[in-house]
Amino acid sequence: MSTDEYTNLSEIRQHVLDIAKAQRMAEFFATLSDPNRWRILSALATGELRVRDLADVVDMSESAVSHQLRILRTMRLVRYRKDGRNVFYGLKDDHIFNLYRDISEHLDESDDD
Amino acid sequence: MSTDEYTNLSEIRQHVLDIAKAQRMAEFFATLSDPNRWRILSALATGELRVRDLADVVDMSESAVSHQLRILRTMRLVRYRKDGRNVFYGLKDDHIFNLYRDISEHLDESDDD
DNA sequence: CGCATACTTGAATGTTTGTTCAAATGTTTT
DNA sequence: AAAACATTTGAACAAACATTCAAGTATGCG
Repeated sequence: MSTDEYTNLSEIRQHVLDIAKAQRMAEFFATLSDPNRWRILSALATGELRVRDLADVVDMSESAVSHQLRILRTMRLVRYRKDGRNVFYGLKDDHIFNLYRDISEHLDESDDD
Repeated sequence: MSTDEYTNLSEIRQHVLDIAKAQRMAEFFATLSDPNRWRILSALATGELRVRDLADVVDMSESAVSHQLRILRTMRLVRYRKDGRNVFYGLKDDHIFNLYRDISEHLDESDDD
């Protein structure tokens, strides 16, 4: 038997994430797949910041930051609050930093083995 | 005062993830930012599979799967074992599926609010 | 009102990324 | 040894993405 399967594939197929769900997972992770977005999030972890100061602190242009904030907004990772001509952004919840801690450990593990 | 900062920026700057660390985090998340890679991982969660069967089960070409496995390999999410002309892949650890559960919940939350 | 400030938006651009296709490597079977 | 099979690899191509730049909206100040 050469072309035959080694496993019962039809059973496994049922456990494979369906396209829609896989897509949603991928989109979420894509949101966190940019270094500058991590820097933005880590800045906001210290508290609310207006766009201008945020840009200053992460060393990006205001426009670039604004574009990135839109992405973080649609993925509901940040909230915002208008105050006069300023807009203050903050983290929506701490979820992300538990995540950060977990992954951080995983990345450190990778050194051995 | 109009151009002035609302917050003590120099203090915040110290809490911003440095480029290298932000980069490593981003790279890890980028690994999980593709729907097909999630489907591959979910298939492997049921047990070892050779490339051919994996490709069958996730409905991709063998070549495409092989390319993606390389990425998962460099991020140490999968392990492999050669057996004759077959190569069996499996998950390196369950880490990813705790992650999966967490995010899955976060995505469901997003419906309200 | 008119100008400066804060932020957002859209088009343009260069880069990254995933798939396909063809070819290369390695293994087993006849 | 030849043919079939399993996997990997590299180049080519299209799609997705992040930044820049310029223009647009909106709020506050003189």
